[in-house]
Amino acid sequence: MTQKISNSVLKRLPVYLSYLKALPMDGSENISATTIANALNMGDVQVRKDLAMVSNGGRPKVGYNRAGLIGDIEQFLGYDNTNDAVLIGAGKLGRALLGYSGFSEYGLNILAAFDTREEYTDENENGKPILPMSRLDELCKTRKVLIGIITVPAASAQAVCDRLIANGIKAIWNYAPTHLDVPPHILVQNENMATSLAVLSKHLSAQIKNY
Amino acid sequence: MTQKISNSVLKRLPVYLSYLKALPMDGSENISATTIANALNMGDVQVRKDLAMVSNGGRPKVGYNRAGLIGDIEQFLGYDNTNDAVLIGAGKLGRALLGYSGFSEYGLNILAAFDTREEYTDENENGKPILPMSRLDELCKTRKVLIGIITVPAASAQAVCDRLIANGIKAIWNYAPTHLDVPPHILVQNENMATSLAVLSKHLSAQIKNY
DNA sequence: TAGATTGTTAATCGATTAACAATC
DNA sequence: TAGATTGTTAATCGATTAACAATC
Repeated sequence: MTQKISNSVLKRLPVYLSYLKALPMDGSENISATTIANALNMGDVQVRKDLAMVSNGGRPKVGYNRAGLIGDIEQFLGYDNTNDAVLIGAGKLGRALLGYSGFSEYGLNILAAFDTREEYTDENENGKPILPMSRLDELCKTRKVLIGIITVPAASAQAVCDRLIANGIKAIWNYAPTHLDVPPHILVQNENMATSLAVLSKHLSAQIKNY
Repeated sequence: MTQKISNSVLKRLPVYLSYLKALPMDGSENISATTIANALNMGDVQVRKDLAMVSNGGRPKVGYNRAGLIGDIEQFLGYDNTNDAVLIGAGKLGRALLGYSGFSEYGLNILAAFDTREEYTDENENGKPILPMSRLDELCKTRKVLIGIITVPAASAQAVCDRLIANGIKAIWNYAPTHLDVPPHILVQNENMATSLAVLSKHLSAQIKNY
């Protein structure tokens, strides 16, 4: 029986991972949940509980083996087996994502970007091609791509989304500021700038009012 | 007595807002919580409760006045009074954000970008200047900037963060994949790609296993 | 041993959902 | 009026935190 894992735990795991990776190599081989918690301003019990989900435990008084823990989290998150993805919309944001080399570290491999604008296609960004939309179906099918990243304007996002699903895409990472309608088994992860901005500006105005 | 508002409500408000704004102008003047809920795949009670936080209510059988609701949400989120921001790190991602014209719609105004690399400065992106780091302190102070956006590599993020705080920044939007240590009253909003990617790839691998 | 640390069980907290009365 | 819709109160659900026993 596999543990059901909550989204909140899932979001914290990459945070632990990047902290563990950033640790100096020459430090101790082991690290305690308490140390991690203090460094990241979290509760130690929470860290321990989260880690219990992915690793088979640390040793009392000693803590967790750092290298082992990194491996456990990476394996759990599936960062070891690379996922191929396509990106639709080679505007500024699309190109930024396409050129971002850090994704491979997270097991994501963007095969190519697609754009309707002919003048954009034919170019390359960090060795990744920008192709015309006409070639999308072919690539999705031959490479059995499962992840689609949408960076087109809101108005065309739904059409792009539908086409991706028709091509067998199972998970969509949506950067367009709009709601996408999808069938039940398709996962949509919205990356909405407005959402984070709302949190930011609200807290800010509340804070300022206190002075 | 102002209602204390939870982060989850705060994150849903921009979603309602963009849905309401996208509605055809020639449609009805009013809209019900049920309609909104169905369109966005949410519970109608939740929508009603959220809206109760920001507006002074709709009318039974009729619903909410659409234009009024848009105004209420925008005012609540503070989208009407623009917040000035500075952006540090004019790499690909930094430039993408700088060039993104949609921020003004959310009440955010990026005054300028800053970068240590001389060859990047002196340029303009959509009318926004890219300046050398030496001019950061001056701008922050003369314009009383409160928001800082960090798009530098992880290694230099903390140093940049400290310098922003020294210059009076109260809220930080962090795109660097690292944890930032800040004093109590500073708000950090992390925009971590790894986090969303973790949710995405985990659900994906769980789904695939079911076939 | 003593003390740091783990992992588990129970209590708390907060958010979502269900039920229902009020209203136009 | 009847029915759609609002808004509120109570119940449920899930996640976080607190307390504590187990272990090295």
